[in-house]
Amino acid sequence: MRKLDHVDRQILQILQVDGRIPYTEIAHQLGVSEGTIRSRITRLLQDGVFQFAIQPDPAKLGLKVQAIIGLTTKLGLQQNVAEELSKLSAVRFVGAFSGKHDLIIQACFHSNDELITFVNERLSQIEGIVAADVSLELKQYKDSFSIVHDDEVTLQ
Amino acid sequence: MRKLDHVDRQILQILQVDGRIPYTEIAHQLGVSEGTIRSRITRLLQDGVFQFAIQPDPAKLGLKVQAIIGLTTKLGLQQNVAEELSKLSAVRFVGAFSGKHDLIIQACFHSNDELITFVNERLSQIEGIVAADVSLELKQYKDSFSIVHDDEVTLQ
DNA sequence: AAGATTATTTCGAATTTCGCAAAAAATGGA
DNA sequence: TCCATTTTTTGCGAAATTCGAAATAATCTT
Repeated sequence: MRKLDHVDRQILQILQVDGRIPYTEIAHQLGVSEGTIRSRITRLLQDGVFQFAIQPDPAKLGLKVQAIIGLTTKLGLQQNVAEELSKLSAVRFVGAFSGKHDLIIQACFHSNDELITFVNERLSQIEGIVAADVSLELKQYKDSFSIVHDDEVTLQ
Repeated sequence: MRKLDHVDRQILQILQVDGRIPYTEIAHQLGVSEGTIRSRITRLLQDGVFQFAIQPDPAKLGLKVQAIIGLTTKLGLQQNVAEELSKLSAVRFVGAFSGKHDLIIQACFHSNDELITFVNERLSQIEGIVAADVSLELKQYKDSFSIVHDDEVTLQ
């Protein structure tokens, strides 16, 4: 039962802005030694609190078509469907939900054609999908992992 | 009109796995010099193809409740609503969509209580929201920015 | 093919990261 | 409160990485 303290959160906030800022620079900003930053980050990584990543711009990669698709699945096959979908590289997000749809996924495509093909050929091949409700993204306003707040929290 | 070539894509693929891997290591893996990796990355950053970031685990930060909320907005107020929602730190994703809902958002909360409060107090205060259709996330199967494929693409 | 432009390599210097031991701080009984 | 134990931080020198800039190579244009 370890807690994230203020220093941990500050480190995460700084890294959210630039995931490759030197530890020495973080240390300077927070007024502690580089070693402290290093050991904190090592621990946060070990605890799985975060990972170093990159955030690509899908449009710049040619993935100009994004969609959120709500799926209805056959009872008992939901997990299978979710796992199959997770394997697809076009699919960026897969979750099981309460509400109108059993599964909701988010996926990126090069074109509308590719989206249609995905729905007609890929989804139809997965056993257990009863219905797919496609919402086409017209404009993106926000898409961020910047979810580190300042309140303290206990790790499970 | 610049293209992402195979080297660019390989760099992105490597960085997707570990956003803090040394340039020398990438260079070694790809069989080019460190300087090339450096200049490629500098250009990719300048072109906005990607950013260095971290991917926090919401649950580890105490954000155990996630939801996708489909919103119906009053005609003409959609953009305003989207911008207001984007300001909220609990909100991670905001997009305008074709389909059943005008806007779809994704948000993280510490508790169900916080979610309810968000819907009842935060959303109701934003002018132009006609209806909110909340789907509570029961299980997350995939959530990734790993969307770099291998095909070449022209930058706009 | 020559010249101009752009990209890559090379390499020494500056900076950062790493490993580790000592110091300091925090924790926990008695 | 005092002392023992554990955890965290600090302070280095060594190793590795990044940076800047010039030299080389590749590409493009005419």
